[in-house]
Amino acid sequence: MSSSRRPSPPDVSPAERDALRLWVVLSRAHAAIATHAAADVARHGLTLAEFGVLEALYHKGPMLLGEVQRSLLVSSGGVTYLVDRLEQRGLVRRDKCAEDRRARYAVLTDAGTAFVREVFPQHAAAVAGAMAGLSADEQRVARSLLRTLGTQAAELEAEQEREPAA
Amino acid sequence: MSSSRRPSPPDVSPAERDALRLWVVLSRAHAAIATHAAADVARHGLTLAEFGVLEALYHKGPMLLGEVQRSLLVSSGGVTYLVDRLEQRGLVRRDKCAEDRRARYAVLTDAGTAFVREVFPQHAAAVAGAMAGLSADEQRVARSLLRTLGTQAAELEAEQEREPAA
DNA sequence: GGTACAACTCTCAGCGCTGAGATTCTAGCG
DNA sequence: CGCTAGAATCTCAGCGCTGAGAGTTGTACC
Repeated sequence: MSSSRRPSPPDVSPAERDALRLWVVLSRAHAAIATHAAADVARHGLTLAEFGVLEALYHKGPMLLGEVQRSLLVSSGGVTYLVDRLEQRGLVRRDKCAEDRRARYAVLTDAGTAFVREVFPQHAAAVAGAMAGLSADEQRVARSLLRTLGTQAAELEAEQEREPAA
Repeated sequence: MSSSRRPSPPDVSPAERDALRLWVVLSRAHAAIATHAAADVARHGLTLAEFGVLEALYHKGPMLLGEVQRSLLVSSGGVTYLVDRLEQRGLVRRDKCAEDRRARYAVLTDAGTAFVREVFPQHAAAVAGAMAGLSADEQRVARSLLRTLGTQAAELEAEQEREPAA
């Protein structure tokens, strides 16, 4: 029973300590950029997820709702919610899918396309501004590292789903 | 009025395009790691934010609620909510602050200290496992880049708050 | 063809958190 | 000393999203 204010550190290896620090730094960087990006799209009354739907549809054309779901990493209920909101604003429309009557396409309306065309460059500039702390080369390195980090972690996820209990 | 399925890309510079790609990759990496970390603490019925409070108190000792708030980047209502929950579980206690009767300390109870001591190493291992896609050297580089990215972006935020209208 | 199973979407209760306002207290100034 | 500005916390309405379950349609195997 030590009465010291600072408790003795539990057994955590230096490598684990480093991983935890990276996790903190990754979280803070993500939060900082997300705040910027969210503030930018909020000027148009949109959330980041809503804007993500528009962006995806703009770049990939009409998508099944399930594709949008996997592309944005949201839940099934989430896609319904997001597309509902964008539909109410007249930016997106739901179209029937001829090959599969369970599925539906999300499609940008003309107004939606015009909206993205106008807003996307501003958003790109806002994100680039938030990233300006790193040089172009540093951004390239960061992108490469984060890509492998993300895909490896996601793969680990998939493995653990295949064998839930050890 | 091109009728092409793929709309012509709006005017976005290559640098901005790269920044956007980095933003996507950063988001996905964060989401993947967060999923892992959240699943780990969920085994003990905790959220990541709740665990963050415990971790902060464990490493820094008693903290004013405002310090916890700034440390975890949550809202004022968020701290109240988080500390309420941890207090209900008997892991944290609120102590009066002698110097300032408006403020209150959040303090780990004995049970809370014991809990962190037991769970923290497991959590460190889980996070390290999620980071295993990068070598130790790569993690160091990533940490350095993300640190400057995060602090620079946060500083930009602070500047814009000082002069809200241009 | 029928039957079981899986895929796609939607519904809805509820969680975690935000942010504006209320409350309580401190600090500084005349 | 009284007063005002502002800080620390709490309250509470409400937002964005999750995830389990329902409804519907496609698929594969008897």
